[in-house]
Amino acid sequence: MAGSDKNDSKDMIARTVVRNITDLARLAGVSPGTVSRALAGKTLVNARTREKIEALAREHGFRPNQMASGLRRQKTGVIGVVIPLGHDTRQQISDSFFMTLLGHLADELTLHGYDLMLRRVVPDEDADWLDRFIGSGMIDGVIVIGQSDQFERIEDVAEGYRAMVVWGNHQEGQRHCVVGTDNRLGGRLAAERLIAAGATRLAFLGDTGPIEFAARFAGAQDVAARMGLAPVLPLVTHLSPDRASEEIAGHFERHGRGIDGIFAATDTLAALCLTELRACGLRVPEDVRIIGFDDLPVARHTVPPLTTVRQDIAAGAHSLVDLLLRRLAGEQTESLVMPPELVTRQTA
Amino acid sequence: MAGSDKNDSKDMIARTVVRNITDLARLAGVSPGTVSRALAGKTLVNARTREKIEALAREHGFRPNQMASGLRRQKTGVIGVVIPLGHDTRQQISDSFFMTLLGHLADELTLHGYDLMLRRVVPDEDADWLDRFIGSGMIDGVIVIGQSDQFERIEDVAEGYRAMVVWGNHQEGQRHCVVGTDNRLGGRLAAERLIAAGATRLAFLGDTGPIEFAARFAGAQDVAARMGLAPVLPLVTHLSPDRASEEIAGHFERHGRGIDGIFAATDTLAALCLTELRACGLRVPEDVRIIGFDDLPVARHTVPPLTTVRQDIAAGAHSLVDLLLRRLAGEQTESLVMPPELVTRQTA
DNA sequence: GTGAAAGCGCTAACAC
DNA sequence: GTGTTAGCGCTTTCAC
Repeated sequence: MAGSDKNDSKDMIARTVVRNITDLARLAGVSPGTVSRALAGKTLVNARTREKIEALAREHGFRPNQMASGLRRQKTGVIGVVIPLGHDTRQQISDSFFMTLLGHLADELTLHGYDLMLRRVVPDEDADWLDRFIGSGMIDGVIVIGQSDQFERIEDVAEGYRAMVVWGNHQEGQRHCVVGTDNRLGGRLAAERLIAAGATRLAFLGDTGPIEFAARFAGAQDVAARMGLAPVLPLVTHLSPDRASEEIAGHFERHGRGIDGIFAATDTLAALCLTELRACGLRVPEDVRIIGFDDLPVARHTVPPLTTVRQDIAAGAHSLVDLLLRRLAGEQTESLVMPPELVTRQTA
Repeated sequence: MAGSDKNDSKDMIARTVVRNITDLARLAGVSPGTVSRALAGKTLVNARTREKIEALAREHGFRPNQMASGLRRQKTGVIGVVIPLGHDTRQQISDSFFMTLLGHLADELTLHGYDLMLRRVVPDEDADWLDRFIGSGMIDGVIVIGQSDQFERIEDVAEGYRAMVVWGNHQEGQRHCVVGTDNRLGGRLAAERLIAAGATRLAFLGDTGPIEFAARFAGAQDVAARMGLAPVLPLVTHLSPDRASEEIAGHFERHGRGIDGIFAATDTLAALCLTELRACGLRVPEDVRIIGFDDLPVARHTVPPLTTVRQDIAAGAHSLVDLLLRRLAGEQTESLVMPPELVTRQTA
């Protein structure tokens, strides 16, 4: 319809394909700047002009290129989420905990108009993982899920880069802004509950390497010492279900009868443990008490239902995003340590 | 150290901060083009020049801006992964299935040098979800996880956009390239197993709306009809654990004794169902047989362990990425329908 | 093997 | 309220 004669005839054919703001501007008979303003929803555009431009954009399914826009505005509208995998390379991302957190993060970020770029990294193979991500120019900020064994590296980066928030454990006097549960307190709650349920010989099931887990273990140890019990026995396992099951079985063979209270580093491990315990003919909670950590959905559906220490993952995700956005806005922010909560079900 | 006198004195202070390729070029005493070539690993650079540039880049922690590079090269190195949420808005991303798939996708994409941009969308609120993502200019291709109730929209888009692969159900003659399990066959396997285990009055637990689930239901229906049994009774629930539990309880109140074989749309639902069944005092598998779908980790840890229909999620992720990359390379690709596998444990 | 120069598509001064 | 213009940081011909 709008076929005018102002255009060069060689343009006639290509005219319907709108590749950029300039094409659209030509169609609308305005300048690229105006199209940009109209599509960005700025006020400084005549209502009729805007309508016309919007109609044209819709008609041609045109959307401004985010890369170009990002380059020009020096912001991308993307937040990076990075999951460092420690020694226990595989599988961790399948862990229900990470995934639940990620789901909530996706929601929160979307709510604020940000996209989420996900990266799994293996720090052992790529010492530069964090700088690389930050320096890529693809993200406006980064959320690190779990400190793994990278506390120091994160500290280093935090010194020169403000747009970062970390899910993990809080250390006295640390530089990086962290959101997480008070793991040590959680460990105390767990041990106290095991003892209250009649246990006297405690064990900690899981990897004590990651700092979060080390804190949980330490918390349990606090209580054992205070109560005059033997030290909590660390039963080291990997985190992936396949290897963990075997390892748990091995531990029971060696220490089986010497343990009557198990604090598992995560619910996943606790659930596995429950299965192994049953296989050994041990009754829960009569012979052995067991308590998990996280309060994942699985905890409600083990048999018997799992007593556990709850972390509020949704609240954590909310806070991570909230703090990050504030930092993006230039605010100074404190770390947030959330209280864990004992959820008493039937295993302890 | 390297303080030379060739530079304008006004540059002396700012010299150490390297913001872009041009800064680095100045430091190295070469042109921006050469730096670009060196850092991109092209062959056409003198070895010594390259080393010098790389050393300088390392020293200053410089990395080329991906947005600028992407804009210029018209490719981003990012693959979009989008999860359309149907009516059952909340929670689905927390579902272990999606999350497992996502984990594998992240691995596969990383392996091929791509980043992953994750987006959850609610098609009901944003009819334009797919075009918007594709048109954003931020991604080189898109993987859609689950067709939800958006089969038609995906078909429409597939007509004009090649760089898309979808996880879901395959329909005769469809246009979009899909990877998924033969859901109907899976449904048949499930029903056959329930019947072989002694069930005669079958029910399907879950939402029959999503096309994948509808196919599973249809498969079960096929078998019921063939065997001359009453039609499979659909027990409709939401997918989120919280609501599902209640709904399941409600169904049992109404139909409790009239059902002796349950095919649950997912393992998650099956696990919930098991708990409810126990609460009702029904024995599994003596009174009621039950079978799930997916073979998620949870299936091994329910009590009794869950019989289920296995989908190979890792293989699926691998194929999704493989097919997408081929399409990116201009290849024509067929859909891939993978065979489900019955995993017999103790609930049927 | 390297430099110069022209953009990728967009936005934000700055004019008018 | 709108047009013009100068880049954002990079890659890639095209010369030499």
